[in-house]
Amino acid sequence: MTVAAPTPARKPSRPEPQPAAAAPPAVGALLAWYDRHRRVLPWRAPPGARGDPYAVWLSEIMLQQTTVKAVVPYFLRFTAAFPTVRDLAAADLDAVLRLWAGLGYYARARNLHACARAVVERHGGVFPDNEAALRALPGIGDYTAKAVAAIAFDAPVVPVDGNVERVMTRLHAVAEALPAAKPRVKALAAALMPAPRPGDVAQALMDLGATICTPKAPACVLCPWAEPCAARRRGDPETFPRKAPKREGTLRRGAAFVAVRADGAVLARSRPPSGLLGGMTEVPTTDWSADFQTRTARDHAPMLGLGPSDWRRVPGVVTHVFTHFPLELVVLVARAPHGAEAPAGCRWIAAGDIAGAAFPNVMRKVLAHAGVAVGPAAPPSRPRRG
DNA sequence: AAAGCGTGGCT
DNA sequence: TAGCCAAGCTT
Repeated sequence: MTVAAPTPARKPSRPEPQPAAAAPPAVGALLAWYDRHRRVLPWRAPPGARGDPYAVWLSEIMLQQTTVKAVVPYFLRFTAAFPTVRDLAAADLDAVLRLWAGLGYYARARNLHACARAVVERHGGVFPDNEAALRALPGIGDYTAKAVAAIAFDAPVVPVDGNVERVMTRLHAVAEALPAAKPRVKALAAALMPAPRPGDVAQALMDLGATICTPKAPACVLCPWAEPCAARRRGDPETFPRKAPKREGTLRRGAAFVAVRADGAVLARSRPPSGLLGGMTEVPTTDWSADFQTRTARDHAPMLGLGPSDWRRVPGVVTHVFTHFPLELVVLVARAPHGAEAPAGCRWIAAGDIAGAAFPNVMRKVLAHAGVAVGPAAPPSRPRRG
């Protein structure tokens, strides 16, 4: 069965995608599969119903570049704390950041907050029902606008995320590499419409990509689209999508200063409102650079009425890998006396408030390395009794 | 328009 | 294990 089936001859003279050339893959088969195998998710409406726009939007923002498993507990905490978009809009940004801490890509949390306020101010607290108006909101790009429009309002659009890219590039054996192939893939996806139940088509594509058409070892025997799939016919579905190579970042180093007051409070400050970890809380650190010299670290320590020799270097380093560079931090610890005053731009965070503060995970690693008790950013839901 | 932007899970 | 990779957006 491993006939090296040639793909349909490519015509160099016509670089055009082939939208409706072949009979469109049977959306009916996809929906039938979805009706039997759809995942049950906290933000998902029961069969036959539309998703609640607020829940759909919140989940879509959280799910950007983030796994379902990681999102679920955050989603439950957010909806408990902010049952409606008006509640979220009325909250302080810092309260939102504290709840988001640990989930990553913190610009999402800032935009989430701004978006909630925009929905209240521009739309009276009701999410707009069309892609264009959604697209104009903070943090909502092409994908999310289409996803909310389709899932919450049954708009006849097909959101293209990583799952859909994988499904469509395999279905059509798209030879071109991403991201250059994005326009072609979007056109192929758009050609699925018009079809019944656009919201379910969108969710079905994502479920298919997440559970059957997986990056490695796709379960083609279980796939409702095995028949029309060009990549499966070729015998190498796992080689799609093709991807352009990405370059890796260079290692940066720095030092972090953990000052612990006699009552257990820790010295902290807020990062600038935008950029890396924007708006999140951190302990004082040096700049992070490729040529950082550990020997000079103490020169950057906050004074607090202490001398350089009061800072003790904790053996070892804290390592953390961001999307675009790896980071290595040495940690220095000092004990500050009871009345010690926070330097300008810094503040003390009481021992009991550390777990709930807006410390990103890299800072939690630093605190833990320094011997400060700090829970995970996202405490897993309590273990079930029994 | 290419680069910046987190984190955890999986193989 | 050490890469990949996950329901992308912004500038």
